[in-house]
Amino acid sequence: MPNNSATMEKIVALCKRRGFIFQSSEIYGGIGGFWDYGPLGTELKRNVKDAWWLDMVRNPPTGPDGREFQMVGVDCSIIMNPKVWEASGHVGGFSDPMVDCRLSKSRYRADQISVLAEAGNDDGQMFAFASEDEESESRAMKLLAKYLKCSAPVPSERVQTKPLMDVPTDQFNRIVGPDTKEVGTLTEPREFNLMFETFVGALQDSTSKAYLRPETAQGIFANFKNVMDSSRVKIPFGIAQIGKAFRNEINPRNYTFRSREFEQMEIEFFCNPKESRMWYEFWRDARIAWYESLGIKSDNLKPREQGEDELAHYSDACTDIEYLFPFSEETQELEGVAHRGSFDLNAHGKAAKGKEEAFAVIDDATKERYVPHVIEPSAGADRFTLAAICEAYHYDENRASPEFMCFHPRLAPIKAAVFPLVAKDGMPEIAEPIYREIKKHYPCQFDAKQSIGKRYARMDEAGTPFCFTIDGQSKDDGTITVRNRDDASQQRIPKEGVGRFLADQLGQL
RNA sequence: GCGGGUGUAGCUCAGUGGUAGAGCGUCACGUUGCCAACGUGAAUGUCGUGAGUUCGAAUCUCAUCACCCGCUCCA
Repeated sequence: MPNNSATMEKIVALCKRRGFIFQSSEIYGGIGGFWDYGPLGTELKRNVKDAWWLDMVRNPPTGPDGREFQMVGVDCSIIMNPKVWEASGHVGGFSDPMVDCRLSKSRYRADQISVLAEAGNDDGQMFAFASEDEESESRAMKLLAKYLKCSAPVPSERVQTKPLMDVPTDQFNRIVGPDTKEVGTLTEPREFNLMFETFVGALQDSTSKAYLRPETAQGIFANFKNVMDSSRVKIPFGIAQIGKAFRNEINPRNYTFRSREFEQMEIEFFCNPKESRMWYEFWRDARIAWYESLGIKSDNLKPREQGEDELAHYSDACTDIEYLFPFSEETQELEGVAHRGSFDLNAHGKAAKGKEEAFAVIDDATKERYVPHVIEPSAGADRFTLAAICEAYHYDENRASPEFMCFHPRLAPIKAAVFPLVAKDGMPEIAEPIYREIKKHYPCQFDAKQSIGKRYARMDEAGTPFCFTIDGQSKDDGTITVRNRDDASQQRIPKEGVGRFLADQLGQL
């Protein structure tokens, strides 16, 4: 399919029509950045998470040195002690007040803007400029000189300079913005922290303020010692978690891609610093291979190693695993595999225990003492679910059912359907026991209503890989047909062979 | 956050001031012989929401919400 917004609109319509994804609170006009999964979408996303948990935690890939390693899971609370977010850097670093200019459409950090004004004049105009920018300051000086009807620079004794943050907001209507010539274009400073705030307990004051977690990772770090002490794990090992996280995005967009409430599938893998590069490359490659194993074609999947200028301050290396969604010309991040060094354990060691090395471990063999390095493959469950939907969407106008969803069998919400060709001549009686047997093991549907073509078409839109049809021949020789979703081809198999057929075709679920 | 666009049935949309519509889908009954068949019938609408103008508003005005596009942002 062409990669464009028209394709995306078709996908969105199909998801609504067939019950994959609904807008949250739709009957009340919706709410931006929040989405619900319908019956098919819920099965799909559950399959995504189950596949991840099985392949990464219960049966992880073999390590780079050919040895197996341990993976264990945790399920942490969404609301944590606010000190967690101070230690992690989420509170301090990202609450900068910003001002917008209504005229120039520019946005400035309020603490990086100063104003020039005439000394002693409490009613005159003030001229804003970027504090560290001489050009901007001289521009403001010229405007002040013009305002005072004298030549620039204005004598220093007639000028007062002060930070924008020291100007009361009710006087902002006297300020000329850094890129304008008019007064009153700057908004009052506004906080842009992306964390959702709430209050714990009945009193809503500063001491009860808490945050909905903006990532699941910190719950893992906070429990690092608990897991070490209770689980007999030895480095190298990983702790995994699937759970909701919340970011109060300024501008949610692109369907479910940037939601304010979303689910993460995160691993924090702890290893010896000397081996951390090896493990980083191992997880990067393992995670790419995982997406490919679930049917994401490699030309839509683009790993992108971040440049040094792009890396967060805590990260030694990071690869974004990106996918080419129909809503964008550029690939978008599904997962980040980050080499975080010992940043997180050091930060929590220092904040919670008073010293950076509080979470150091001792290597049994070498007696070496070190704070483990962390490799973090952090995947978005909703993002991959959306990628799986986009990847599955096919349109072929030559088919009776032009739209069909080619989900990988492991991800398909419904694995099989059982249809009597027509609802008479004993066909339903043969079909029903087959259906009852299949549904013990696989999500399966039975349908005897309406024409066979319409039933196939419905299953095509749901992405069901196989349809078993009982026809007139079934009564005579005990065979039924299997219809393949992807090419609409059919073959006959003995009706007793249905379970074996599905086991062979679907493999490990 | 800024600018532009769109909002009418489950989906796609028509409806420019005077009775709320179509196609597809859904459901029921009949029929059925492998790809959204056919016949008959049925259900489904806060016309995104709230104000205003008007004798009368899906239609005009304002506000607001949601979505799409382009910027901005994205620890």
